[in-house]
Amino acid sequence: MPSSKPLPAASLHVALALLDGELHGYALMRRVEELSDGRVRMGPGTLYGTLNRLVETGLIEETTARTSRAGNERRRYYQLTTAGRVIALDELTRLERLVHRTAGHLRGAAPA
Amino acid sequence: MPSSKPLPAASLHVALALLDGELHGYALMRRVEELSDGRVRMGPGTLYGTLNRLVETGLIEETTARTSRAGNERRRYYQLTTAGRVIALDELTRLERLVHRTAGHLRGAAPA
DNA sequence: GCTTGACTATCGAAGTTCGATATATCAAGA
DNA sequence: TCTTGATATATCGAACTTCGATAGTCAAGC
Repeated sequence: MPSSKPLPAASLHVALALLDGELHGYALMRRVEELSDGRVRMGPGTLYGTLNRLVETGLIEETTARTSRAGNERRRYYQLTTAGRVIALDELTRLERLVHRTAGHLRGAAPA
Repeated sequence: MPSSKPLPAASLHVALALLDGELHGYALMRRVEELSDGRVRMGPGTLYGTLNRLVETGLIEETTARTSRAGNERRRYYQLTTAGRVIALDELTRLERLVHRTAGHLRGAAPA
């Protein structure tokens, strides 16, 4: 059973953004913003601190196999590890349920 | 348009829990745990700090009209203010979209 | 050559969460 | 009766996370 304690907000957003595949830091910033309609904005401080933490805890890893690009590539790509994917999906499930249980308030009265 | 920056995790959970109506601190702890299938556990430190902050920022208020109970009531009840309700619903909408955009990964391949 | 946007990175301050600790009441059971 | 466990509120300091400013490199366009 996975389900330890919830990921901090920034880690959660990074993990969900990486479900679609590897991304580099800067793209991750934009992707997170996009996934949240511009509401969640991670500055570099949050982003790189979070990336380092996620690497240290084994939830993501830097992609070594750079699929392309000349050697001039400064970008660092990150992807979810197997463990990271499990946790990301677990968090997603938790969010889905939370929303499901409270979303009655978006239209209409309180649910039973 | 409301949509400022996202609420911190504990505040978000408290706000969502209060959408159903007023609750006192301890009940809030249990409700949050319940809404998250036991995954989000707020200790007293987080809970009371969060409640104070939410009162200070005007998102919740203590209910003065105690509907019942003898004078032996130690409980303090909190409810969302109008502003708090707006923000709670806004956050809920944000979460709903986030889930909607990423939930394809729960069953099946990556979405378009 | 100069500027602008993409890109990674770090630091310290500010803010948030956690866990331990404390106190008190009440109900149930030994 | 005495104890235990759940209810209930509250605070403190340490640990952790987030934020904003700052910095520097590179490529492209003007």
